[in-house]
Amino acid sequence: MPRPRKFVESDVVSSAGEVFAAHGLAAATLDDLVRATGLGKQSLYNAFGGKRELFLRALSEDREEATRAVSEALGHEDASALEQIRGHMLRLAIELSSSDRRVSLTTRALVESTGEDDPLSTATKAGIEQLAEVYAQCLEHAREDGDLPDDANVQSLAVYFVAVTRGMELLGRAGVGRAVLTAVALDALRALHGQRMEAADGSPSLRE
Amino acid sequence: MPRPRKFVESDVVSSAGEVFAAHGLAAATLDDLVRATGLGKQSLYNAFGGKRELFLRALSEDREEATRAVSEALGHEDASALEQIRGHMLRLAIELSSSDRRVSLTTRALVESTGEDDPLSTATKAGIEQLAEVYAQCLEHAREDGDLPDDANVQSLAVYFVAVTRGMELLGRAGVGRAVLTAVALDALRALHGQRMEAADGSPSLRE
DNA sequence: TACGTTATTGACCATGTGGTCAAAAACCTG
DNA sequence: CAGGTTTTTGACCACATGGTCAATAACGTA
Repeated sequence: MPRPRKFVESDVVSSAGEVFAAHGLAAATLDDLVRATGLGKQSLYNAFGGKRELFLRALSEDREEATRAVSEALGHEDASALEQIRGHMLRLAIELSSSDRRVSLTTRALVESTGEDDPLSTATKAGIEQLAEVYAQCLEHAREDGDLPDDANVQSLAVYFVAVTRGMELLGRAGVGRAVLTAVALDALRALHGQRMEAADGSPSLRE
Repeated sequence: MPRPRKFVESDVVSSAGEVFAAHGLAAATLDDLVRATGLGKQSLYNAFGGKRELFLRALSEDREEATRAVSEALGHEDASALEQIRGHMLRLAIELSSSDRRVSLTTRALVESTGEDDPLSTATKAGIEQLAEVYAQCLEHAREDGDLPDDANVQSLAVYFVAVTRGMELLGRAGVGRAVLTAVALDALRALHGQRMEAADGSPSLRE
């Protein structure tokens, strides 16, 4: 018997995500969100709870989507794991050198989070771990294929790839062009080929 | 004959930089700056012109300082260029995994800039190029030393290092610990070696 | 010591913000 | 068609913000 909603929640979150990606959490005004999503302030409010909550939702969706995308890009069976990661990086280089002003919500959350216990921070941390896990799986396959040294530290390499891709994102935003970014991606991939150096102290693991 | 200023401009810029590094441009309130710098709003205003201008000043100083620091770290004559870059990266890993909530002003400017022609954006671009140039010089030395393949693309490798360090910065902020970040730094360095060189030495300056 | 110049101070302001409220509208069921 | 429930709407608000103003203080000079 209640009046049904006129909107689809995921659409709203997605539109909001666009706004946040373009402006950031703080700089995105509630009015921007209202305009982008099409529904009124109050509707937004009682459906999500506020700007921050909405951002968290968008962040969560963005993270899922990103993970899925990478996972998919690395999951094809028609090429070796190593080739896939290579293709993935090269594609990313092109994508990130495009001129739109988007910044991934994860990066935004990271930068705009106010403290270690900020929900933004914890969500981001989780996202990074999740992403690293995807890379790790692919790298593990590569190792099993013999394309990586047996003693390669798949975990740290996975985190390394997260770092590199974040850095490339920033560089892309700074206006570094497609050619350079592609070269950077290729440089980054060369880290896979060498012999494993001695491990740093302790056994690196993402959670600490 | 005019009344002299009671403050030193560079001190003010430096204090302001602290605030900006901790909160960002948008989130740093004028009041924060007043509190941190010690002088009044109006003094701030007619000495610098406004929050944005002050940020630009701080950004510029930060960039200079960062470039100088890296340049210095890479400029010692008592070790090979390759060893220096290695030490630099390892030190950076430790520094960036510290728990303070600082984010380099360059990254902040990058993320908070609103458009391609935003002063923030252009200043940042310049800063990145400058930093890359420092890396490039060091890498060139390494190449001359025979520690890098003759056909190594020093320019793109330099940009690669900028990307990696930015990524490490973000990861550090995300709470990735010292051990993992150090491992990432070592992974990153392997891009230099390709499959030819393995390091024979231990890892210097792991703790400092 | 008085003057001119500039720095400083603290009150002040317009504006845009995230968030709230109460009334009206829309829907499903009975 | 009526009742109950929830959404929608648009006006409203308290407040913090960046920025400004006019008065005052401090200094070097003549």
